[in-house]
Amino acid sequence: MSEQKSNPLTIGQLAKMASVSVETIRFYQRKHLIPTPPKPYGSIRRYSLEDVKRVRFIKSAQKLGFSLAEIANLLRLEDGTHCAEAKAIAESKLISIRQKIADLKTLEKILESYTSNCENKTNNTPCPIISNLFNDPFV
Amino acid sequence: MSEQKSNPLTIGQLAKMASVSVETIRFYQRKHLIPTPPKPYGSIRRYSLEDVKRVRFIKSAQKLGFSLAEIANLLRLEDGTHCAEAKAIAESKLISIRQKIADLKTLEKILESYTSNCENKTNNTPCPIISNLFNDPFV
DNA sequence: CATAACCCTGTACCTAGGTACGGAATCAAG
DNA sequence: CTTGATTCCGTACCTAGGTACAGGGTTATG
Repeated sequence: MSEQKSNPLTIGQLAKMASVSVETIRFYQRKHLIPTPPKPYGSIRRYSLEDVKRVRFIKSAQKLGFSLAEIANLLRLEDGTHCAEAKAIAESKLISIRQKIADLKTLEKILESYTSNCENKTNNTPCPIISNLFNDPFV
Repeated sequence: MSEQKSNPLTIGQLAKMASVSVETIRFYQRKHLIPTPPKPYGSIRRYSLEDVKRVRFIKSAQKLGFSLAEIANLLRLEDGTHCAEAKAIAESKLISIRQKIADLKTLEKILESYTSNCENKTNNTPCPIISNLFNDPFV
């Protein structure tokens, strides 16, 4: 009969508060990204506001480009006492983000040059985009 | 007994010349990205140098960020007479590339600010990266 | 107490872009 | 003619990040 004030939420309420689906909660449990609270005999599992924060953490980190595997590593640092490790993870992510930006800029330049050749194209010459790709200048 | 000069290659030679695996050739055939030449009775399929160019085209376009579905559309324009359509496909890809660059730059700024807060962190304060993510400033 | 709404567990399915494999047929070399 | 390498065909498997059931049990509402 003692009140369980610390774990008041059903999985549906947790999902709604964290703006994900119930299935996503269960998926994260299977991946050990969030704990699976004990199930009282003949009853259902209950969740806390800490769990809501944890799911939101996952969604925030995903928006920053972290994979679930990387997020699992960050969550192991949850107590905040391993700042150097967290920083190392964030900085390697920063490096890969910068690399992606550079790669995309290269692609942008190539595509720009292909499409601009369409302008000075005269009638009955082949399409520069297609012929550039077929003639394979950057493999 | 007429010579089949136009289709001299086995699938293994095609794969090697296009720098992909035999399995990848078959996968592209299943996806109708490249044709499956007829199989002479009791013999094996033969491929041409045109097929090599076509596979290389696919690989080049992939490096430019096109999906196989988009590449299938480009390949339908292979004769080079549909320049306007090819240009439209390339330009919409250019727009999505620019959007990705912008998104990544936003992430870069956020991550930079998180990691730089680690510098001015005093002992026994929680890690700014973790606490920023837990406190969810950009959901 | 009836009934709807929700929860639990396990499993299957989805996209994208392939990779891997088993068993039979064919080809190339000696 | 034998042996080893390729080819063929169908099917299964892989990663990532979920989504979608089916067939139960539980809970909340009137």
